[in-house]
Amino acid sequence: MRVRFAPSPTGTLHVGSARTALYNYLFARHTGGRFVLRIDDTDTARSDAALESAIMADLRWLGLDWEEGPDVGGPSGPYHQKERLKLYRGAAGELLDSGLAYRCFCPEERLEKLRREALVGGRPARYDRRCLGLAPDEVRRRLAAGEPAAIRFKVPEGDVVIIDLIRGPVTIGGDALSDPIIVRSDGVAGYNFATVADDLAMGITHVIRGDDHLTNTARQQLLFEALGGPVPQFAHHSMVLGPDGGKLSKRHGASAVGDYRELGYLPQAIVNYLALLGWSHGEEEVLGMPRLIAEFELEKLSPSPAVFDLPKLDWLDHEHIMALALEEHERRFAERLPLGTPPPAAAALAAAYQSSLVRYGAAPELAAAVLEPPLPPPELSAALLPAAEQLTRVRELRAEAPEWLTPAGARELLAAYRSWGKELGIGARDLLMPLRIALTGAEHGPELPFVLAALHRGVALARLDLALIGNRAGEPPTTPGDRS
RNA sequence: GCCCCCAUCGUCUAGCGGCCUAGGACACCGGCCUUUCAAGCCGGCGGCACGGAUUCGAAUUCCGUUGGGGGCACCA
Repeated sequence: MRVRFAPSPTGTLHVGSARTALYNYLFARHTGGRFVLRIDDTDTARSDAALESAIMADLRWLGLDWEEGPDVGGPSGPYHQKERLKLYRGAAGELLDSGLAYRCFCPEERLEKLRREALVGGRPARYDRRCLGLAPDEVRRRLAAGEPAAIRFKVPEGDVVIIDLIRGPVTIGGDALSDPIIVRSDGVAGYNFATVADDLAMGITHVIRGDDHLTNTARQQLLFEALGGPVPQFAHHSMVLGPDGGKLSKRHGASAVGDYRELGYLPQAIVNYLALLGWSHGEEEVLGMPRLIAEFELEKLSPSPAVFDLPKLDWLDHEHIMALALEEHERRFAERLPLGTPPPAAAALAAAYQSSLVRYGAAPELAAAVLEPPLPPPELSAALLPAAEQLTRVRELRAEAPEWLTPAGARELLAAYRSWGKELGIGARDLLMPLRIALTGAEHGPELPFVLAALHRGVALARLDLALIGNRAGEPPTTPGDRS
């Protein structure tokens, strides 16, 4: 089994394309076949080397690696189409010689006009084959005169039946297929032809791509046959749609793999989500790459389009975060925090949020709420008024403890504080809520042990003092004090 | 306009003629847990697009309608 993913470096890696790459990858891994990366850069004007490396970086980031490709080489290279132009010219020459292809001198304006007329007349838009009947002599003469000419494939009569592994036989009416241009007038092969010549030369056995290629596949199947090669097996998966039901694109917001990386999603979550989008799985949904490989089958892919649902991606990301080893989670959390965040603080906050974090992109905001909290609003400061005794006690405890507390140490401190409060008959809420407000300026936030562990002793004491000052004055504090 | 593909809860899906009073997951709503918010746990709401046909029996097969998507380039 040999499959390929063939992006054109004219844009970044879209999640829809990433899904195609993933399905090819999973198929190769599941069957023990080979995954080939080929760069379809015959559109020389729009292709960009920087985009090409960005695409490869995104694929690797997702964990999709290839046995053969432009950077790793392989027996079927080169893996850039622009380095394979000679192959295409040779193949086109063969088709020309055998009468399966012909030169076309029609200027684009004429083709454009033809298209418009067909549309208005309610007919399928197809080339009228004006140049098919040109006498060989005339073709030679015009060529010799330097007139630009493209090469068209002469589509044979009759319907084309594609045997699709996902949707069964698909019949494309022959009269819907226009003679495709296989070599442009600038001498560079077009997509449909280069793809077929390469798939043949590279021994591709299964072509897995989006169903937007279905009509291309009809042409390409004919081309495979014309070139005398084996026709690969085809599988056309469905498209990814945006929330509004249209093809997912930039206008829906984040649609590139890189967007999601920057937003702080885990690659394994994206892979998991993309795999699930449009394929039938068992009751289990949180799956890592090994499971996906083990359970992937082309036949299980759904033929119907799937809407990209961000909340479900969020949930999967959350699941994969919880599955991470603590050290890795801490590392990922900490690297999102501002430079200079004290390591004990970063560790405590990471620990605080491993069970509830949705994506790492949220880390800075969550950390800031503890490390650089807002001043409590007047009504919360007022809530501290009756709590002077508690705040004084917890200040004493904190002052006696080390500069940095571990979450476990903080838990012990709080246990001591709570048993003190219990003896005085103070309820848990009256004990802990004033402390939370004094420390974070808010009623909501992570569990208190982590808050205490995230704050240096000096900072914690300063905040408690501030609360006590405001308390004594019966008013919100006027001096902000040390809030670092 | 022409051609192709698709059609089960809001979303992703299970279902491949009787096991379906249609199952699961996300989202949503409620409860529990809890110093708080989350998370977690438990429960609830919610769907076979419509019309014919085949059959003892249809979510499942066939036809049509409607709806959605895609393609119709000297882009890929």
